[in-house]
Amino acid sequence: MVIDVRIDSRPVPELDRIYEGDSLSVLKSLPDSFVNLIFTSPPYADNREKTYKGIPINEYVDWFLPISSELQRVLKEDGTFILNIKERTANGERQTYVLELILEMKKQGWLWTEEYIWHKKNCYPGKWPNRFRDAWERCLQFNKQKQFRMYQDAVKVPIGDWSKTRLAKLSEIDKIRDESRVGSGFGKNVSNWLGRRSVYPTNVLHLSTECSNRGHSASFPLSLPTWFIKLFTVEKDIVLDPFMGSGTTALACLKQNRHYIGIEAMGKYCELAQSAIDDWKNRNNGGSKLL
Amino acid sequence: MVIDVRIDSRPVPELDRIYEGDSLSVLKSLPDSFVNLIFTSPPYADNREKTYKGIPINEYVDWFLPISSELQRVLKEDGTFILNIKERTANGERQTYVLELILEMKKQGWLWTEEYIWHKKNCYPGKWPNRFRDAWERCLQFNKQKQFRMYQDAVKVPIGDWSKTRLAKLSEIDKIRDESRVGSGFGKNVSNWLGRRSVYPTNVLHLSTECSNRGHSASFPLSLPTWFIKLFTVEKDIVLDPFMGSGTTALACLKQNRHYIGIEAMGKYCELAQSAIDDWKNRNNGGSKLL
DNA sequence: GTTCCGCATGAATCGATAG
DNA sequence: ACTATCGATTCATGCGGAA
Repeated sequence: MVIDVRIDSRPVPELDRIYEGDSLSVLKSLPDSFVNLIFTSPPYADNREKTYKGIPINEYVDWFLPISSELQRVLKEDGTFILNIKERTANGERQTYVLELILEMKKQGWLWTEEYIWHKKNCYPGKWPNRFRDAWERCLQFNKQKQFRMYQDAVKVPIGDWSKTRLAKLSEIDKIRDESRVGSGFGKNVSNWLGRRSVYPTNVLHLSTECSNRGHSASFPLSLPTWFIKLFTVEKDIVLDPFMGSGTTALACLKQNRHYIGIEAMGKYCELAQSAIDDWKNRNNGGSKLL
Repeated sequence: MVIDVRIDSRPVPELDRIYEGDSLSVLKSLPDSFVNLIFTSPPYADNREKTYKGIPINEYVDWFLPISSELQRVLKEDGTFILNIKERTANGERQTYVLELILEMKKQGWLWTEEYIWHKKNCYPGKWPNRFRDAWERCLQFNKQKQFRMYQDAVKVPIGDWSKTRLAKLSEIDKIRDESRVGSGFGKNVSNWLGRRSVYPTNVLHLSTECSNRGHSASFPLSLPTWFIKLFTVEKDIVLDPFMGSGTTALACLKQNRHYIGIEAMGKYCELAQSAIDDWKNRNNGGSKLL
């Protein structure tokens, strides 16, 4: 006989779904300790006012803390929370709300385990008299306890100088292309490196932003959540993104055979994400079966 | 007739010298507003209390603030302070003293202008169950005012390989099109790139750590201070490093024809730095003259 | 079915202008 | 004085359609 010993009475929600609504409200309906990984990129302060409601800089920390508190509750004890964020400039200075957020989240009981750097190889162009182009974002890792699950072998990379420079880029492309043909085996290039020794990566990720000319603009490339999903979960695990946006995290979960729960406030984005998900499903499982 | 209008009576010290002594004490002997650039990598916080490099973690901010206050005083109004630092892990967590330091230095009146990432391409090897190798450090830029000197052209980098193919043959549209009528308000004129050999860098620096076979281990490669020296000073300007260590900043100044002032507490390191400087001088100016 | 090549797009930021 | 909007600047990439 299996007994559910969770005191919390809130039921585990339907998986692989996007829930439309305010992030904090939806989070409060979720049960304790059932999510393996949280990956999200919340609306940045005072940004994208035309799509999301911009959070004023001086209110950002107070706005986020109730959410991070709920995230802490729903995350499993050995789970991980990855927060992709970068502070903008204002008045010629970098703003400090992210720093303050880290300090406040520690007071909530989070452990600030690591800070990964996402190096955006194709960052936004432009020239200013007092600064260069911003080519990196923070991926902050938070945990509930010192012992957490981590599957380092899942993200090993090929060794050698050639991989660091020229072929590092190709590898990402080949991985993505390989994922798109389900079970079709590895391509030529991929099998080339499989014969070689592989090493563990560092805490600096070199990924390009995607520039698809469709209507939806993903704020991060598919490979970003994919990397963390591989690193911190195994198949059938549950991944939560409380700010789903155009659904990139959900898509990464589908392709990696993980369960996802998405939350998104704007119906427009929910539909966009769902259609991207449906597209992928049709092209793969459903599509091939119909033929 | 030239009148020195500085109220401060402390004289400008002899340039191109390393001053042995406690950093705070030596700084207090320096006059106001005479340094163009401060570049330093202070001793990191550590739990080991015995070593010179061991400022206890919980005392680090209080230890540094009097120093940063003096640095603010000796820096010219349009000068820049670059602080190379990275927080250690302790007890499985990233420590927060660097974040706290930024917030406290802002209270002192510093502007936190930018955070550059030094990506260490060949970072220290190793493997741990709960984290990957740390391949980056912060280079925090602080200024006294929004207007500061910056010589961006001095650090331009070769244009990416994309230009070789992309610009090989321009279409008619490339020559004509100027404005993109998409909502982004971002236009381009590809023909602008014709003949362009170099572009401005980003705020991510890709530098390898040097593996010198001399006895001392520099905490950063020569190319790190060199990059910032080129960016924020011109020839004959004065660069200060209040934690000189093995003298890398001084060497960078010599090679770039800038004046340096170094401060170093340990006599052993002063000698090491001085001998490195003398070696270089002998190999270049002095050496060739002697022949 | 591959490879090649054109090209729209970007979590940007500053300074000027307008309200 | 202080805030909101707008134009100018600029680089590398993934994607889609052509060869």
